[in-house]
Amino acid sequence: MARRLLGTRLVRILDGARLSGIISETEAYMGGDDSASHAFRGRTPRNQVMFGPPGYAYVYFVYGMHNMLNVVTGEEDIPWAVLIRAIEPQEGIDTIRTRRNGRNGLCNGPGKLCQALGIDRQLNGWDLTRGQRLWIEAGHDVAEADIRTSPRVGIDYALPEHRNLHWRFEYVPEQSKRR
DNA sequence: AGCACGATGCTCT
DNA sequence: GAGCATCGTGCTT
Repeated sequence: MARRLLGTRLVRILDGARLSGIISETEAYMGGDDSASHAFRGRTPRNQVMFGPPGYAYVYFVYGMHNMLNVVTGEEDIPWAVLIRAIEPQEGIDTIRTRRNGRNGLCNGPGKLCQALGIDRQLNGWDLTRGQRLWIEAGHDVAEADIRTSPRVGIDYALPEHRNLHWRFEYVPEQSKRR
């Protein structure tokens, strides 16, 4: 699912305006089998949405200032999720620029895109399949050759066997042609 | 271009 | 009380 979400369009309605971008970077988190996952040690108040059905948003707050958006992908009781790490802004770019307040990069980081689109914990548990407020829709096809994989970011606390899994996926168009 | 660090608040032990 | 699925600034190369 982390691969398949690349190229799809993340849409947010904020103050009646449509903001969107093409998902360009994701990470997979595999629940109880993955010590990098918030769900590794079982259900807690924070991570309970991940244990619910797929298609819902798991939004949490870290570092005292950043919200992170995940898509729950596992069936009920299987707490798999995909972290949305970056989007390529498409619609509402002026609003996004204003919301980012001139800082570096518009949506090239999980905290940045949440700030840009006004995504916070109020959307934790939001149904992403209903086409309201926040959802994901078809975008464009992504060739396998244009996907780069690498280790996940910021999970030094995970067990060694999970730390170096290439579960980060980036859509890098034209990568195949550059070499 | 690449570190180091502080900000800042919540979550879980 | 420790540490966090980060970002921006400010400094060094």
